[in-house]
Amino acid sequence: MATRSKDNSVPTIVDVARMAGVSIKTVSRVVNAEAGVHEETRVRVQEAVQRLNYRPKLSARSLAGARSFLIGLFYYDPQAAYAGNVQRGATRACRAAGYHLLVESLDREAQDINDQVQRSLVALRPDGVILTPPLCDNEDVLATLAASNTPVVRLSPRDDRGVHVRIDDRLAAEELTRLLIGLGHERIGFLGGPDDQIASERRYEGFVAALALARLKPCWVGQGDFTFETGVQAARQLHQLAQRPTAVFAANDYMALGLIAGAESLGMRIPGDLSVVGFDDAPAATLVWPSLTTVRQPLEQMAEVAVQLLLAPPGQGSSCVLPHEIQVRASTAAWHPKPSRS
Amino acid sequence: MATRSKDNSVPTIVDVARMAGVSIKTVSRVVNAEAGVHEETRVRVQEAVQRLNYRPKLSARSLAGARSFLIGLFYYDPQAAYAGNVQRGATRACRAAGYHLLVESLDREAQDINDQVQRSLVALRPDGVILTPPLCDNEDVLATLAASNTPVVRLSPRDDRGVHVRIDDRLAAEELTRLLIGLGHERIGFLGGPDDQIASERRYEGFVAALALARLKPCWVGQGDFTFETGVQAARQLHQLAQRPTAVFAANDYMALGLIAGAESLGMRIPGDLSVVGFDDAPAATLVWPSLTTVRQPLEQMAEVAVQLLLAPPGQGSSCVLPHEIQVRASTAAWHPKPSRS
DNA sequence: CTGAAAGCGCTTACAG
DNA sequence: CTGAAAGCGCTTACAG
Repeated sequence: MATRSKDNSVPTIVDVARMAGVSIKTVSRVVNAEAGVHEETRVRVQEAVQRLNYRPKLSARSLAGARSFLIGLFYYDPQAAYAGNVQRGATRACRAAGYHLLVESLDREAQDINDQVQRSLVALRPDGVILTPPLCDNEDVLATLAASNTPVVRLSPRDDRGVHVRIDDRLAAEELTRLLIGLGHERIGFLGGPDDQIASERRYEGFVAALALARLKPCWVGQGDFTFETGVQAARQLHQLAQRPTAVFAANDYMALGLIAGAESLGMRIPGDLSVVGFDDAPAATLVWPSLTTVRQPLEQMAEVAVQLLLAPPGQGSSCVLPHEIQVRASTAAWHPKPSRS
Repeated sequence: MATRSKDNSVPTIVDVARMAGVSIKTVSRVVNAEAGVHEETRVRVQEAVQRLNYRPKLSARSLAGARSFLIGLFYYDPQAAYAGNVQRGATRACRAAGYHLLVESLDREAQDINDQVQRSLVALRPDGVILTPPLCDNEDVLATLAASNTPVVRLSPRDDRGVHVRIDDRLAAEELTRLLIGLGHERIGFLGGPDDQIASERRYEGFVAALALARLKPCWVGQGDFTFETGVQAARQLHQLAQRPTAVFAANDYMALGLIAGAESLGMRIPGDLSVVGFDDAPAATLVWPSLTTVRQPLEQMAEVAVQLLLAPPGQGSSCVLPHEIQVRASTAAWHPKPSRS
């Protein structure tokens, strides 16, 4: 009954060509949307493709041609808060372009990270690779990728070399700080991240800039390492201060959550005694009470853009700064609310 | 200087054969660890492989042979708490076996989930697919996979058909409940998940069984949908009870976290007034105060086992129940502690 | 606008 | 234990 050549196997380009009465080369042209095919012919081929439910086999395309139709997403930690969103956006963009996403979690502790990267590159020849922080700042990996001539897009990298997608951390921090100032806070502290994370530094710059505009200065500056635990420790430090800040800007959400947990366990009320803001909008930000006021990076969209930059004709793809979103939630409140004038 | 055939391109099997002075067939045998190669020959070939840093190209292997060296990991939500761990375990096992992991996030809302699956299957021909809940319970997807003859392993599926990897939910719930009983609780409630999640049902069975052994009965049973919000709602219900439970078993972590947040916002102290336990050990379980007592599934290991079952010779791979771990943390405390007898 | 031939880099089936 | 030949399903480069 079926018009397929042999038994019930998956149809190939030959089956389509036969059904449409053309050569396989013409089928190839239609499938790849190349110009210069007579309209009638194109339609006839497309019908055959439909009827047979034909889909070109990736391994054959990739062996014969210059493209693998594979995009690699490499990172250290698939558990990181951003991983899920990035993956979802990348998958969507890949699907739209007829590509597939290859995910490689690298073992951060392993000595042979570069080897792992190289192995993937040689075996799979992805047409492009997306790198997330902090992997995107690993010089060895960057060099390996460059040596193999694989296009790379970095997400929120430390520096501005090459093609990358990011938000404006400095500006976002400025806005978030202005939010606190607008709530009436004047004694505002900052809990920074590790020295080698430029994001933390940029956020600090924005923080200080916003304060300066209001003729304010940081009333306390602590340093953590982006973990929940260092947030808890910071709460203890704050608790011992003679003059405590009324609000604290933590450079990421995990530290902000630790700060909240630590402060509450020491008897401080959030946001009554202390307003807290974070950065990243981690999933946990809405799984706690009070929920965390923070900044959301449009990670899904960033990943989509990354794929598009990778697939754009060479030279077309430049870097991209995407807009962030301030998420105002329950961990911030007004300080010394003034009566309205009316 | 280099012994490579032409220019600086990536070495192929031909280059290795030439250098080792054998046929490409012999190189193939060595690379695939087939038996029946003279020891000397094998060594010679291996040296050539090393020297050239040769790695077989996946697309060629997969076009010529019966294997694609690709394992697919399919799911709806890459943001789900388990996703990161599963991915990490699967990647590790794939790497160890010379395979690569292909990740497909399916759009849950889309009408064409099956189409998405089919597209991946036809284009990439993975040698096996891992399905996580709730995708692993989608009958359409299961049928598509079966029709294409792709081996499947399901992680924590609803029913026991086919090959799967799980923990013993019932037993874990029993142990967790015994923990509460051991702390002196006698009025213990249960907050269940959606009706169609068999995991919730199994956990309830274990809960009831443990109570029965202690001649106790559930003092309250609520129903949520596994989200934070329904946990918050449950807290309100509890708060209005004339006789409140002193401990609640929530069928997953998100509801437990909502319960904690809701209860605290209503003035109850956790664990002083109410002990709370969850299930899953979501990342957020340790990002709150009090941190959540819960059950950990060895997700990473489960995913590793899943890959191994997929790659095992047909017939070899049966299903597997892995041991869970009770994580005792700060959301549980003794009730009416009795003085020790000594 | 269309097609015949060669070839991508491997594995399969067969022969010795 | 080893190898020569054919072929997987496409794309490339070329011809008309």
